[in-house]
Amino acid sequence: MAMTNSEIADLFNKMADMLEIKGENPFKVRAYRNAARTVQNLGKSLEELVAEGKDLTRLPGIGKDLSDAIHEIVETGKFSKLEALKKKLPEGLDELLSIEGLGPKRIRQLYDTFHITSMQELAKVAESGDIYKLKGFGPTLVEKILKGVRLAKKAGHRFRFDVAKPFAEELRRYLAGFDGVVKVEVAGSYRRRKETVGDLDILVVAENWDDVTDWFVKFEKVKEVVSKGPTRSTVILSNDLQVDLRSVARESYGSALHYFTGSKAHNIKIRKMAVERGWKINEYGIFEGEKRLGGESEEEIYRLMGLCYIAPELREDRGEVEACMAHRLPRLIERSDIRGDLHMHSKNTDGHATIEEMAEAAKKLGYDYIAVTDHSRHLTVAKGLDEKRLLEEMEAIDRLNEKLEGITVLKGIECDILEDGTMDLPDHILKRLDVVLAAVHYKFNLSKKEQTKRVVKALQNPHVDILAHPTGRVIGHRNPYELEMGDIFDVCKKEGKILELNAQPERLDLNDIYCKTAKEEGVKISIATDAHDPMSLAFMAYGINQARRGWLEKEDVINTLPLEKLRALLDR
DNA sequence: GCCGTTTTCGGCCCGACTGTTTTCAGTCG
Repeated sequence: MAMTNSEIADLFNKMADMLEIKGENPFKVRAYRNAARTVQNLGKSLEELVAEGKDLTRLPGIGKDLSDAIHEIVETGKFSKLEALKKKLPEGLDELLSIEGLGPKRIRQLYDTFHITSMQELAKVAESGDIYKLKGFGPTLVEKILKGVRLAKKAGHRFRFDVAKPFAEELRRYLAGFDGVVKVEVAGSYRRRKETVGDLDILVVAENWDDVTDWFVKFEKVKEVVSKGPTRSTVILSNDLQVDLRSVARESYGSALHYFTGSKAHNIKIRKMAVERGWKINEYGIFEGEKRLGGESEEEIYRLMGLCYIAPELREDRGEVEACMAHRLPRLIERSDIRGDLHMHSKNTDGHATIEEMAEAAKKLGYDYIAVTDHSRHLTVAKGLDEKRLLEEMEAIDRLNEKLEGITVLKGIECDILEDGTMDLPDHILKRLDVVLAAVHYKFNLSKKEQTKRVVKALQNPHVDILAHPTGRVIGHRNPYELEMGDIFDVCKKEGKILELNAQPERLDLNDIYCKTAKEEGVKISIATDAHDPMSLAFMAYGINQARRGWLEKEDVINTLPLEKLRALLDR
């Protein structure tokens, strides 16, 4: 049975949950969680690493035992230590951990006393009042637990970055405009530009916290005020997005910002380094004993630690601290590096604007070129182009280019990869285009072997330049199709093919981890919007966010090149 | 369960808040 890295990480996290409820050594629990994180952050599948006979104990947080466990999981699909544990403690207990106010100790109490193993059983005992027999369970806690059970369905729901963004920006303006507010910043995963955010963490420096928090809870989109305290207030917005507002002292602003930006793993890394020096870092500052060394700005914290400033997008403990110490931190790509957009559609298929309108809009963004890449015939729902219509479009683009000034339209196609890996349009026409994207749009559920073979074959076609939205995932809606990414990187490297980072906020495909792997493997990226109207050309910003999280620099991305160099690159 | 320029044992990030207690355990971020 094939196991993906995510599934293996899930098993380790589940193991950690169960061990925690069992009351095991908390550091053992942490070891499993660390291992889960390592596995999740890996750019290559463990299945492949095992097949290649790689020494897994070289991976951070993986020792002899966990290496053996990974081998077992990959080879048999089973994790015997977890199976054994499930015999002692029923499965389902770990689910209860998702309820706010319930941790391992209380779950254990509930299980030992009432044999509770599910949300329903928990609700029953709570409603009957029997739950009060347990030490430490009072009315407020029980109310919270009941609420948690009701919310459990929604638990774990994360908001796409683009969905959270307007709320974050509006709140930032709303608070910044209030008298007495000195500084406002949205921290957390939002600041790290993660593709989804769980909630918004907003920090304020203000002279009059009480007034600020009064103003905060009056924000028009607040649906519910969860708490309102002397340092922190929490509200739920109309779309169920939770927002925490925290009061920060001016001298602690940097350390608080660093702390609340995270990630947790990055923070732990930095704190450990501080401990090695006999220092301590917390959200109030950086200290040597009682003596305060600093904390007013993030730059100061990094400087005191002997590090350069690390951009929030990199703070995931994926090697950024080590890279910084080796002076090999990337100079991350910026929106202003982008010279063109190589994936978009026109009215001729499923777009909503003419090619000329798209070109004019791109010109306003400061681009030198775009590629119009309408769909090919197989995608009938999108009115995909057959050979004849594509030739017409190509001629129309030639005529348009004679008229346009300051921008060039490249002739392209987003050509379907058929089930057998051949292209939806014949070579003789693909050959005449400036840029050919290959894309999977159906048969998502082939086996990993078949799907990989299909895509590899498409990439071996000499006329194909770029693999569009390489994994096919749609955030919160559709999982990536089964693909051995190691093979995809290999063929791209060998054939000089390019992987797209599709900037649609619900795609962001490649993801950050694969972007980083691509860079390490020497595979180039095209950041492209897949825009279907002029407005959507602005999605480039989301692509840039993801690219930065994937450590990409200007040199790694082909659409930072001037037109002539891009043409030379594509004209193999 | 991992890790090691103090390396095979003994550490492992840090503090606040909450609800419950009467000095603190558990949970959370």
